[in-house]
Amino acid sequence: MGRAPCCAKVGLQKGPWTTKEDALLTKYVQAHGEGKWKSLPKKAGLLRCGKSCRLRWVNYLRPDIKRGNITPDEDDLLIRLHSLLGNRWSLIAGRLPGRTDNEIKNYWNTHLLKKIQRNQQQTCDVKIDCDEQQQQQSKKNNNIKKKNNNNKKKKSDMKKDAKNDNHQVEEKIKVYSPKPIRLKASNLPRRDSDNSLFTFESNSSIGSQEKEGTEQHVRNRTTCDNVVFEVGVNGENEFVNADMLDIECESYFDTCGVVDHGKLERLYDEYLQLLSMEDWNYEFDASFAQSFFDSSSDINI
DNA sequence: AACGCGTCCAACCGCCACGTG
DNA sequence: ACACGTGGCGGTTGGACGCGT
Repeated sequence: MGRAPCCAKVGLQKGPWTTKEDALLTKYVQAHGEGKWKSLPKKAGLLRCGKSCRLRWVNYLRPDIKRGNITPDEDDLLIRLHSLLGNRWSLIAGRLPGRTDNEIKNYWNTHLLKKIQRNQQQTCDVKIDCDEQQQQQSKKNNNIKKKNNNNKKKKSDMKKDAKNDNHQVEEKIKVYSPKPIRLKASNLPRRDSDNSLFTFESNSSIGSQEKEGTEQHVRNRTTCDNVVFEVGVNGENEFVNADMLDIECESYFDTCGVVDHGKLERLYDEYLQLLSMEDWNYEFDASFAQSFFDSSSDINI
């Protein structure tokens, strides 16, 4: 027994959409708005699955979709966002105004993946050359050392060296790699089409807030269950939900809800290391972390 | 012109999270 | 607490298209 289909498929149209179907769908959505996809086909006079209608609208018919090739700027941003977010195409698409998750996903799979693989191959080739040179040099050095320090080195010193080596391994940069998680769209800030600041409704926020109508402009805000960073990007600020950064929010608070500044400082250091990685040239306002500390010290629980 | 092959991308599929009763 | 319906997401597919032979 297979899984029940999402909708009755008998008699439903499949495959490419016709201009007539597009017109019907567009007309209906413009008149009644998005949503209720299940009942939409019937009401709009379409012989399509609701899912199919939604997909067609979201990926093709929506008026705010940007047509044309991905620009070099978008290309660059896409690579950086992917390095931070992984295959969370909807999140990435939310940062690229007018682009859909499907488009981003396709572009990544057909263009950028190959580009990156090529670059990695080149880097790998260069690295292999370097490694060979280093090995040769290392052999030379070892031979010289052997001659100079023949049997001079004590066992205790060797143990000490080994310990130092281990310590160096321990001190390797630790970077949070993205893991696939599902996020509530309503919790995430989304860049408006006019590139204005993000706003979004905050749930159960604790601390000082300034309400402006039904929306709240979130700034330097920290709560137990919803941590939001203000991040400066390309001269403007945007808000990054801690979930997006895979930060376990709760772990930065002790059982009494008091901020653990030691952990926060480590987080800050790790984040700066991530940002200072060679291939990360994002213009980044480091003050966000400081503002995070400032605001977190104001928390009253 | 015909064919084979590779690439691209719109559309589909199945899974999962969330809301609701 | 549970079942069910719905929307949203990411992975995959397959047809259209371009290019080389």
